[in-house]
Amino acid sequence: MRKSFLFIDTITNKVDAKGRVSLPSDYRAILKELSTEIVCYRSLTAPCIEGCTEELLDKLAAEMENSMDFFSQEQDDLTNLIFGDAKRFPFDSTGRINLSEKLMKHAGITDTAVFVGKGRKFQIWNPENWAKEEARIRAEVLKKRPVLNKSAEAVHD
Amino acid sequence: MRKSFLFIDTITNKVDAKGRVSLPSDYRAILKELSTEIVCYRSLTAPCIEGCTEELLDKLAAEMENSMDFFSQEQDDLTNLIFGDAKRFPFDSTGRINLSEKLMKHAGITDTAVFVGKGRKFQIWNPENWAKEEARIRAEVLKKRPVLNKSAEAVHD
DNA sequence: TTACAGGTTATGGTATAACATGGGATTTTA
DNA sequence: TAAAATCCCATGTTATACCATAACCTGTAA
Repeated sequence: MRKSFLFIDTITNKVDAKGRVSLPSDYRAILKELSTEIVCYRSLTAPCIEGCTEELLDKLAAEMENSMDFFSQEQDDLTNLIFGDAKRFPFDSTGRINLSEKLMKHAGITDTAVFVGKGRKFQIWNPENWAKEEARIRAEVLKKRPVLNKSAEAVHD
Repeated sequence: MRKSFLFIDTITNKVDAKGRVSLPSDYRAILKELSTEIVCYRSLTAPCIEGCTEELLDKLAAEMENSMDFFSQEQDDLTNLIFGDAKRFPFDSTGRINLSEKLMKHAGITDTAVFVGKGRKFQIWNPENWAKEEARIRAEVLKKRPVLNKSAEAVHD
């Protein structure tokens, strides 16, 4: 039986001249029994790197394989985009991975990386970009709050 | 021992005068326990070579015989085209395969080959053609993003 | 609260192994 | 018998594994 796991918390680590970063120890602890590597790719929607287990990608591959849509153009495009961009990043006994040039450039990361937990996935950001993004998200939530309160009142009436 | 069998990442390798190319080591690692050869054929829809394990073709054949009318006549023909075109390419101890003239010509490959992971399959492209294709796909997929299926969104959110 | 000790994690540097690639020898095929 | 495919060895380059030290965090006791 597979135990569930979550990437949570936000951790800032340094990136050295070779592009090495320590994966947060909490993240490693989660993977310890599963593997010693994670999969990373460029986010489609944000200037950041996304990471997940290979298991998650494999699930996607299995679904596509079984969809009988062997010759669909749309599926073809999608698989190219996802699997072509993803790459395995093994980490050694000290827990570091080697970020590629492509990923660092996409996220604007030079000497510092911020790891942000997202449940089954996590993201890696440039510190300034993450600060802005977090502020944006918080503002977004606040804007919607009055609406949420209204529905709450409806419940209490 | 690896549990999943995913071709991922994009790797560029040189093709020497004899038509030899190194299969990316990650791709070889996947096959290590299964075999020392890969199956390649001309893509039906794009100017590139497609590669996969013989196992995948076998699965396709099994699906055809078990669900006679699941595939349309057209897809049936397409599948037969693939079987007719496919050929086994063994790789030696250094991990190289010998691309055939037919395949190289179809993909416009001369001295450089780009391997693009597609999950259970991969593609081999001429570098310039792949650059164009990747740009096209990114634009296309972003346009259709709201329509993407659930599993894809689970990976790319 | 402060200071300290012990264990864990992060980071810098270096030795080692793996890989891609070129060249040539040997075998197979037409 | 020539041409082509396969195999084997050598080498430069790059990425990986390993070790050492520094920073950090946690708990305990003054």
